[in-house]
Amino acid sequence: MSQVRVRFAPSPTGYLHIGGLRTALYNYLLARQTGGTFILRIEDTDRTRFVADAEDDILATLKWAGLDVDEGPEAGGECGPYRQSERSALYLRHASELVDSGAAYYAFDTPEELDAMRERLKSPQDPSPRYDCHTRGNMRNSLTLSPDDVATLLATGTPHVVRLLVEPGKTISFVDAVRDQVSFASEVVDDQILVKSDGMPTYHLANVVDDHYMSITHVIRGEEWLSSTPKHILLYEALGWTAPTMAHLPLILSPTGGKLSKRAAERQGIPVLVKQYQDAGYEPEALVNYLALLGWNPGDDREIFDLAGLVEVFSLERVGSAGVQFDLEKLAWFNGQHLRRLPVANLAERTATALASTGIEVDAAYVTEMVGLMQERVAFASELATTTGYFFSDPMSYDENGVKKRWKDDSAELVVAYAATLEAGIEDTPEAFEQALRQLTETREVGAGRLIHPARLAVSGVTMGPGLFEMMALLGSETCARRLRRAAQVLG
RNA sequence: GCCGCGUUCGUCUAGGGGUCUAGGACGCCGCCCUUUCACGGCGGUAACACGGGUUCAAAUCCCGUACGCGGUACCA
Repeated sequence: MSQVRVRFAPSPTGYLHIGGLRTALYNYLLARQTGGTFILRIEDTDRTRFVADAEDDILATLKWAGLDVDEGPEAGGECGPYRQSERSALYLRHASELVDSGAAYYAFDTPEELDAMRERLKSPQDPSPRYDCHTRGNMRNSLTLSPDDVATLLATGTPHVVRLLVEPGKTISFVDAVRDQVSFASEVVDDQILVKSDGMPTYHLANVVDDHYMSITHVIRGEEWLSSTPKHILLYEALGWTAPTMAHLPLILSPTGGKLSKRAAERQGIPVLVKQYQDAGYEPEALVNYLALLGWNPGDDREIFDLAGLVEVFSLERVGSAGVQFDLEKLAWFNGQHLRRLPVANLAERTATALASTGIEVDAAYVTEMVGLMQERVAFASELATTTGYFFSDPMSYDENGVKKRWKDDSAELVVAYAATLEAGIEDTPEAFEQALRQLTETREVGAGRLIHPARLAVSGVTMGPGLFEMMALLGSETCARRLRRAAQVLG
């Protein structure tokens, strides 16, 4: 089985966040590049944190981003089921196998007893004592209890967990595809709980078992898992399986370098859920492109990629190992870049829908023309509908700073004269509007800018927008003349 | 505290002993185009965390320190 098989394995404890999407993306890229398989596995072993619609959000978000899943709860596949809650029997079978072989043991300590142990052993040198080779001898488990006692406890249904037996004196090392060799002393690895007292496996057991049965070749996940990888390695060894290649991605940090927690991010105005980016009108291509470059680079100066382009050049070797700060401004730039590459029809349709929802009914062809003029001037598609009111109704006010800067003593008179020219009859083409304006300013022996700026202000109410003459041609001479006269009246 | 992983312009990064007076991108500033908006083009700003070592030569290798992040749960 040399086929690459990778998985994205989120737990449905909340909506998909950008870190998760990036992890999914890197997995996807490796799969597509190698002709391998991209698997989605739902790790829902924690019933206390389960969020009902999280799985739907994950599925929908992956689709939105264009990451097609080959095998998963929705896509199906030969290694299913793809929800861990539906695979309990498998985990339990291997848990007892581990106990039988001596690689794991039963522990009967109650949460209170655990707390008491930690409280008792706590010291400045060791603020958080672990359940490990140093402490297990004083606890209630199948290592310290007699076989008869253990059998009785088990038979009477006493709550218990299964723990991994970690022997001291060993060095556990593995080669990480992005960090090279990483080693841990087994003394600092605790006797990880494998099966909880509710009978559910923990992440560690379920993950290893599933990765094995799903023939996963590369585990690509966030760096937060690096420290638990020795436990996983131990499990693979105890189960007699070969561990897949590990690749731990650098974490995405907030713009100030701290962790990108939901709360911290909100304080800094950084959305962390992909859904929020969707709602804010980011292009999926832009988010994907930006996330791909966050911790990875192609090795040359190229930055703009679509999914297919990323698939071609991606490589695990070029993934960095230092945490990366999230930068909304650069994302915005990517958004503008991708926006410009979109077909006008696509944007026009979306803009028409957005306009309609605000009660502005307009001709599709007109919107298409407008979008054509605006497409390369905005960074977000939403601006096409929110900053273009003057295409649909006369401006109600005039930008204050613009007036201060551009509206001179002779502006009103010039603007009225221009209006008169338009009223005399003019072809609705940019060239005609431009010619008329230049002729007028030449006659008056003033610079064209003397009229261009006031005219823009009069026609749109703002100083920003498409080329003046293109805009006027689309608006039509009648509308323009009316607006010019009105501005002259209002601004004097 | 302990363990792990990191550390090149403000940010994302290239670079992996000499080609580094450290390259690209975002942002910012200026200029050009346009006597208009923007796109675009051009230019500028700005970095090898610190200290030791190895070497003829270190951003690059080694050690230490500092700092950051992660882990240290019957969460994932």
